Amino acid sequence: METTGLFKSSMRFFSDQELCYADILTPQEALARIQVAVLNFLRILSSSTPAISNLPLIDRSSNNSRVNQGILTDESWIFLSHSFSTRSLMRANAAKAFVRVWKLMEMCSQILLQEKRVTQRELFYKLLCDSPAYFPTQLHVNRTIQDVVTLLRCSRFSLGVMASSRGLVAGRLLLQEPEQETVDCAACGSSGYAISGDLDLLQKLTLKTDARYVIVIEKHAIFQRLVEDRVFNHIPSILITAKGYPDIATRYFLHRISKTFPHLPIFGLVDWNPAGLAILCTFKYGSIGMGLEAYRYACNVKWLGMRGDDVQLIPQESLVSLKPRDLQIAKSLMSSEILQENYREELTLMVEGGQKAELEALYHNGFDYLQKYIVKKIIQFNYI
DNA sequence: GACCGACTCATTTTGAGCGG
DNA sequence: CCGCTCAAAATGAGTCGGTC
Repeated sequence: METTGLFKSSMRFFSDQELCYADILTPQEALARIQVAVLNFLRILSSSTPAISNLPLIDRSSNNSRVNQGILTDESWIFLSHSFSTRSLMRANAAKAFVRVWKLMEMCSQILLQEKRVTQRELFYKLLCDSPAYFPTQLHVNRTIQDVVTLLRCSRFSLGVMASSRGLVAGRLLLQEPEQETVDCAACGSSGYAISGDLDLLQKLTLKTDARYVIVIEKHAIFQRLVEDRVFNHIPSILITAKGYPDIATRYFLHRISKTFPHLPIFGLVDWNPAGLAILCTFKYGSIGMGLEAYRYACNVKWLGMRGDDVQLIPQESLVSLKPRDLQIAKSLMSSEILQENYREELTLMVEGGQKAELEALYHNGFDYLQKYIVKKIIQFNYI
């Protein structure tokens, strides 16, 4: 039907026509889209040849993913093109997914009518109680939400669904919610300031900073260490952690910072293992699974550490050999065409050495070593 | 038999709760 | 107090079964 093979073999730069995206809507607009979907469905009643129509969704598999490589900038991101996959009531296999989409839309319309917001977790419990046969696990709910997002072409947040966020921020940043007191992220203790899952609220925040860098940290423990040491007083910076793979809210927040202060470089501090690089890439390029929402939040993160050169800084015994799972992630990263060349080289180095290391290994040189390490790397422009 | 989609399972991070 | 399990947010690979 579509010449995806041809498309793939000759990479093109994106244009707006190819890019599928999710709109940010008001509750009323989102409701209207659901109603349009229902009306389309009900057209079978007046049809002379009644048949239940399929739901056209944007394909979220890797086949339909495209990589944008900026011509003028060095930014890249992943986005989805217009290939369709369908949820049909006619095929036995897909019937449940078809019903799930409608059940979820019903739930969403109720939420939107009341102008409320729920977390994915709440939605799961509600749906589990209403129709356990269709939503046995949280995963079913999450997938169906993404289905509805691609069907209605609106963001998850527009549907009234929040993600409970795990992200934290600290450092030289002043946040002000409308009609609220200003929050100073340098003064909120070692735990930092929790990034809200309410994207609407994040969008309304007024941001002020005198920082010169943004540092994204993979692990909470490292984040705490740096905040406790008041690193942002020595290095004027904003510290952000997502505690592992970043959720949407944290990515959105980072994206807002990078758009508000485009001159600030963003540095990533991750473990020296394939999963660390994967986390960095999720910040940098977005992910396919999040489909239409992912590209919106990509930002140009530079890889500060740990990298191959840093292995000599840590004791030999803190190196651990790569497990099969690590090699699997490495292979997957390698096969991605988006991975830039110097990242590829680092990854090759990691696989050939067969060993990985955690950021905590730098503590062996003293607890304040991590700070010196970061300063040294930044002033030497030692990042890629 | 090939291919595609749905589902299951594995892995990362952290924190909470429970029992020995 | 330590380890275990579960929960929550992610991502990806493998398998099974139906359709062409």
